[in-house]
Amino acid sequence: MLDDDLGWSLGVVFRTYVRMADTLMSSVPGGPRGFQVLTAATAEEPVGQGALAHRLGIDRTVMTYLVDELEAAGLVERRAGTKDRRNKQIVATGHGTRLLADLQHRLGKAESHVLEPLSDAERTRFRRLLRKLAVRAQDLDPVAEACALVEELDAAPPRAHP
Amino acid sequence: MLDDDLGWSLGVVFRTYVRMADTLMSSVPGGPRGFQVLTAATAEEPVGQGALAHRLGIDRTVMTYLVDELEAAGLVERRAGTKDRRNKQIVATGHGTRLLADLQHRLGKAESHVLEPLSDAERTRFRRLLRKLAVRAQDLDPVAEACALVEELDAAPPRAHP
DNA sequence: TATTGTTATACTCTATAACTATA
DNA sequence: TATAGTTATAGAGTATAACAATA
Repeated sequence: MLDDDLGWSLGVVFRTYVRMADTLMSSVPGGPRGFQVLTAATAEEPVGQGALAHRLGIDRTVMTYLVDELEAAGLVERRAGTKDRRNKQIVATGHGTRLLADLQHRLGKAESHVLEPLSDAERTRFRRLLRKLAVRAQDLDPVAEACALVEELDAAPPRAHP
Repeated sequence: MLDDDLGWSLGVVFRTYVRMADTLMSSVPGGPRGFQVLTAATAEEPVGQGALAHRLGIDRTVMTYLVDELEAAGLVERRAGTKDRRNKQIVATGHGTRLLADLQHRLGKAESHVLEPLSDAERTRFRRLLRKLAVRAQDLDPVAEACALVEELDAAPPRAHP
């Protein structure tokens, strides 16, 4: 039964959430990634473009285009760092900050919508279990794990008559 | 706190699983999508290329390239339909069937690995809750839902002094 | 004429490499 | 010389459009 497949269930729920989020964020230049940059731009400690790109897992050349768009829309500003003028820090404008608050509110609504089939008690339980998995998954190197798995199975393949 | 964000948790867990799966399936031409086609190719009811492309949500022209690769690797065959010779059905070869069984076994292992932080009872509960969400999510049109959300919020925006 | 699959072309997104400016 | 960011170019992946075969 397909419904029992973890990957399938995860995929359906995740994609539904992502598509809702994408739609909500279609007004932001650069979409979901523009949103992430905007979020980082409101942090207390402003961070340079390169470091930010690394943290979000995107190329630094892509970050240039992304910030170009956000700046053109008046959502963020580039400020040359005081210590190192090469290092450009991304900070949100008032307009950017307000838009971000609005988007976060909408995302919360989308989240509730996805969790709607569950009762309050179930939602709490689900969040707890999922967080437990996420915390561990974060520290995992999926590629390395998968390679280990392959070697382990190659040593004892699942055949009827080896 | 970031850990409380549903989207973040879902994303971390899903991406970890997907990356493990991708690595496991790197030996299949076309990667994860090649795997999906191969899976469909072992179904009792063989299905035409176009219908299959639609079901997997990929373009029919892409499907042509995908099947080309799988056929070149000797995993599937194209058979002209008996009733309509335009309709080419994709069926797995013996080699393809064996490879698929192997991959499914490995995916099961990867799945257990992701769920490792949970006890047996917790795993069961998690699967049950997730499936409940997935079943509902499947019947949802995320874009339409998001649009409805936007209109609803635009009517009563989250401002201190409206 | 309509439909299934193929081929050729164009487009989008992303990465690589060369360039400018600061250090 | 080395680093942060920018710009130009090339590459992979995907979609659009014209095509051939069958209905």
